[in-house]
Amino acid sequence: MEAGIKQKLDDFIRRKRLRRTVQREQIVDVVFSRDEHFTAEELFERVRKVDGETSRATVYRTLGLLVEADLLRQIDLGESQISYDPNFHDKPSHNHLVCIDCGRVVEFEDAHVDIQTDCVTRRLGFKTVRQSIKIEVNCEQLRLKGRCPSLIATRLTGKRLRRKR
Amino acid sequence: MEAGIKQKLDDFIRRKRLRRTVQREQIVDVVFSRDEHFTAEELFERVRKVDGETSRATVYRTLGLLVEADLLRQIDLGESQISYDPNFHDKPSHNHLVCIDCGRVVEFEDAHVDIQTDCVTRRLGFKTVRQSIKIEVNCEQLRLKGRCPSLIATRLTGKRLRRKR
DNA sequence: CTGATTGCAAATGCTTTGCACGCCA
DNA sequence: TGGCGTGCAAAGCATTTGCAATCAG
Repeated sequence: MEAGIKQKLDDFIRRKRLRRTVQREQIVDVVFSRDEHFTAEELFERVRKVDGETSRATVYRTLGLLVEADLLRQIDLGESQISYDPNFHDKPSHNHLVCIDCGRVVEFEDAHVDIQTDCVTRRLGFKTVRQSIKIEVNCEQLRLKGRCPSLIATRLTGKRLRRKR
Repeated sequence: MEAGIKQKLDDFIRRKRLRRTVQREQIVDVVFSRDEHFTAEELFERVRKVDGETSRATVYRTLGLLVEADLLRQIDLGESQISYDPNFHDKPSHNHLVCIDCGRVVEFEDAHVDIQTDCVTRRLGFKTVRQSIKIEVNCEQLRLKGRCPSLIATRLTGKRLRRKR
């Protein structure tokens, strides 16, 4: 786990007078062992592989704490389950691009966009706290080659969409 | 109801060979009688005032159809319930600004932002289908005057947030 | 010690669905 | 008349919560 994250977590634990438990340590380790988005259920399964005891409830509760500590951010990818993104510590203002064809999620940062949206916000008399941009896209790969490399893998996960689009 | 919406709806009904029922007509009327966002439950209550018979299930099913017809769009305001936005026909590319203090939602359109995000999308090898920007903000009114006019009204609705932030 | 944390199971809340009946085309 | 649409109640599903036992500090 990156040093900055550990630092921020320590501060949070001290400030809120939280206790260090094996479950929490393990969950945090798993969360920051990769930079991919995940759902509570996916995290639960990954944690279970490390420790067959930890409960779903503890996973949910710890997720809540990490969001509160601003180490994790909830993102809306249009599915019925909430997704969590562990990359906001490294890239505080990144956004997401979701491929409608294959479900792939790409992160991007762009200062111009940030400046532009902040400009709009101030013009309307508000102060930006946080912004989230989701761009739904079509895969050029699919259009040009007739198939998208991520397509099959995604289909197999068979996630239920919250909505038909 | 605006003529363009009626037209689009008629096309959709014909194309999908749907039937016109009193329930659907009433729901559609209520949906487009205002330009405010609403949840399924709020819509159900408004419909019930017109016709005490229509069921929750029919409201949900009709909402699905209207989304499919692209007459309504689901938006994520950070609450546990999905919100529906009836203004995408008039303003196809508008976005939302949500006040953290009072919960007020302001819509905005900005061509510069659209151009900028589309630029990013193409640079990454994708084609924009749809984008949604949510900017969470603080109310300048609250900061300057110590209170925000919408605050009390919002508090009273007491909506549960999907997440603590 | 003492209160924070955990696991379990039950509860919650929004949304979807199976089914029998009714109604539009 | 055929089968789409409806209402009802039950089911689904992700998430939250009450509670008694356990554990960290």
